[in-house]
Amino acid sequence: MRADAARNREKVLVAARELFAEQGFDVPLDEIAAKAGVGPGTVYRHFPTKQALFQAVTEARVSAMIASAEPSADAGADLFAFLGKMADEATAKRDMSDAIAVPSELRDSLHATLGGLLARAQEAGAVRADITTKDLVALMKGMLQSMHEGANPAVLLEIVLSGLQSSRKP
Amino acid sequence: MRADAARNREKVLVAARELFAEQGFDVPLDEIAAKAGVGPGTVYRHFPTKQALFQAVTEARVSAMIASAEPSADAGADLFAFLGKMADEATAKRDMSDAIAVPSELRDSLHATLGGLLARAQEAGAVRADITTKDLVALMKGMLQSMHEGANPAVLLEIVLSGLQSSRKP
DNA sequence: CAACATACGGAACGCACGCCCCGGTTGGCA
DNA sequence: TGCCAACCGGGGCGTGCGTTCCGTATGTTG
Repeated sequence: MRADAARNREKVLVAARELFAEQGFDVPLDEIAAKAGVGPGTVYRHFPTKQALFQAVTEARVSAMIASAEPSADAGADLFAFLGKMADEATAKRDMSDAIAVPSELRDSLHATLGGLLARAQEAGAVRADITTKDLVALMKGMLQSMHEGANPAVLLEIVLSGLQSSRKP
Repeated sequence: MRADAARNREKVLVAARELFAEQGFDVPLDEIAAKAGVGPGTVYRHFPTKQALFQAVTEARVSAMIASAEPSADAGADLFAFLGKMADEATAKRDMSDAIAVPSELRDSLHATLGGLLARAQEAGAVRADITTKDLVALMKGMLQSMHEGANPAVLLEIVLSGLQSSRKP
């Protein structure tokens, strides 16, 4: 690979990282190219599609988060800690809310991780048994998106966490 | 108003009602026109903008729902019943999930109604005091959208309702 | 330094959608 | 019945975006 090519690839990644974090996946690709100081064509020589660029940007953080989901003695706490981490990330950077939604292998891994944590927490009796992985993913997707619309992230998270645990009071 | 004009207006409303219910606000306006058997121009002679058409379609149901929110002795039950009604509507018709999001006077009334119910429920001690109207609206927006992505609506609603009531178990 | 592959920029394409315009048509009133 | 205003259809405009193409510039190699 030519030296300027590697340099440009890095510039694109830096710009994409910042803009995806600020505005989420919906940021126009031309804007990323402009911020990187290159043409749109250059972006496409390094990343075949916008989603590939998005995945390249989010890969490190999401993978780290998935790796951090190691089972402990308290399966319920494991799940809640993971959801809390997701909420924290999503509060700070808008791209985390999209990482759970934009189609990619990364997203599938994330869903699988959530499913595993959920299953263990349910076996341990820490979470209602009638919740499916789809339910949890949908719930998180909605919650993460809501965090960028003026709602209080901490309160939202608490509501979801407590809702996962108990059934409704009579 | 000419007779054919009134007839076409009605055809547009019928088509819009069905398509908005099926696909939500994002359905292309040309598709609505095609289903109604008229041209796009005809739609715009009766409704100045797509949002106006959406509002005309959802007006009746949303207004009825708002009107049904009369305070009883149990402020908590009032709020929960209202949220349940919203969830039911959103489960059956996709446009209800958008009515809470698409800018319109109707949406503002809906938000105001939610705020009122929330405040009363909080005074009665039936709902955590640290939740704002924005939080509730964001939560509902996320939940309603999630209902069209394969999640179990009833479970989602129960999670939210129980989350609104109690703080997290220690 | 020359020559060539590699990479660049940005104009252009294709598509989708909201919205508008205009030549033709139709309904209602005198 | 004839005329005029109201209305119709649908082609077209403007916009925004992802993606591609190509003439030009640049880094690398012998």
